[in-house]
Parts: sequence; C-alpha cells; structure tokens
Amino acid sequence: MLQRLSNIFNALLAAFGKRHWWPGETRLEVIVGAILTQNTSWKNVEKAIDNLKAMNLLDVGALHALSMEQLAKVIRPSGFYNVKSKRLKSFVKVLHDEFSGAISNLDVLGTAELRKLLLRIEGIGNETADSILLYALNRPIFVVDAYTKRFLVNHGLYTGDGTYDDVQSFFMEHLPPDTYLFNEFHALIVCLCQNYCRKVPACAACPLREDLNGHKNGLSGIENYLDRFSS
DNA sequence: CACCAGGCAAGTA
DNA sequence: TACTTGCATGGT
Repeated sequence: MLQRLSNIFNALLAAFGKRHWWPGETRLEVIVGAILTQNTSWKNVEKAIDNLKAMNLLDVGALHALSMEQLAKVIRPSGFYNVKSKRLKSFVKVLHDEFSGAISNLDVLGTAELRKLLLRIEGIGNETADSILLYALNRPIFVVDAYTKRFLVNHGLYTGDGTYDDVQSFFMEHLPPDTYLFNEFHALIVCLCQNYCRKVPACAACPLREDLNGHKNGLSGIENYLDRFSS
C-alpha cells in the first residue's frame, strides 16, 4: 500500500503541482482559518480574514480583548458567525491564559499532548485540531476530511469503518511521518475532489481513476488533466 | 428553487 | 454508541 499511495501522490503532484498550503501569512492566521472554514467554503473564509486583517485583529491580544458580539460582526461572511466567534474566543483564551498569548509556547509540547489540548477546546474537533497541528504547527499529522473519505471510497483504496481515527490511521500506518508529505498529500486530495470527485461513487471523469483502480501504472491520464487545468 | 461548502456540539434513544 | 439537529453566509 505504501507503493500504491506513493504512486498516487506522485501522480497528483505531477498533475496539480505543489498546492502551497495552508494560505496564511502567520500561524495565527492559519489557525483562525481552520476554525472559520468549518463546513464553509474557503472563499467565504477569505472575506472574513480580510475583515480581520483590515481591522488589525489577527492578533491574540486583540482577539482576546474583543467581545464575542463584535468579533461575530467582523467574521460574518464566513457563516455560523456566532458559534465561530465563540470558538475563536475559546482558543484565544486558552492561548492567553495558559501560554502567555504566544503560539511559540506551544512548540515545547509533544504532538500527542498538543492534540489532546486542542481537542479540549470548545469548537475544535478532530479535523480542526489536526489542521492546526499540520498546517500551523508543522506536526506530522494526517488531516482527514469529507474529501479524504470520498477519495478513498471512490477509488476503492479503503474498506475500514470510516471513522475519523480509522481513516487517519490508514494513512499514517502506510506512510512515513513526514510533515511535507502529509501537507501536500491532503491538499492534493482536496484539489482532486474539488475538480473531479465531487460525489460518491467515483466521478467517471477523474483523470486518475484508472491509475487508482490499478488498471494502469504511472501517470496515464494526466495529460488530459493538465490540458483541462491549464485552459 | 434546491443543494453544497476544507465541522462541531448538544440532544435524543 | 449511533443518529439527528442547529448554526448561516454565499456560490452554483
């Protein structure tokens, strides 16, 4: 399976190129984005983050000082603004109260310990915690989301129970714990799904379908993909 | 008009 | 444990 996943990764990378995830200039911006993008399109999240930047609110102290109601108004475009405002405040409160408001103070913690800490925070579940660990804190944790599961199911790569932990284990038990690999792989799967694997069962137009189903090897089908993508 | 988008928590059985 | 529901904007 390592070889198979390796082939898939290489094929996706050749097709899409590096994704340069996560978009965000600072670690706090990545963390804020991870919370705001819960069940929400990234486009709407960008608007909310732009608002925060314009008001100089992408700062732990500033967010901690701001009221829930005020923050909700600023992040309105990202949807679920009342719950997300509460969730952002929850994270910032922990950082402020327990880590002197400095994200760098999280660096001394082990990954497993840090994951437990994040999961105890109101509004941070499995995917958000792992997105923060991987994309903001550079820890080798594989992020699972709806796309990841759809990708595995559509291409017949996985037959587990589909729970978050089981899907995550599937990747982490078959791949070396490399932060860049996990970063790029997840982003590439998202890219593939957003363009081709939009539903279950597999989209027939997926350029990698035959490769993934084992009928072919190498990068067949990629040329078509590149043509469509460059246009 | 309906449906979806890089989830999570709280409630129910 | 395994479902169901509320949360809400903006794009297709």
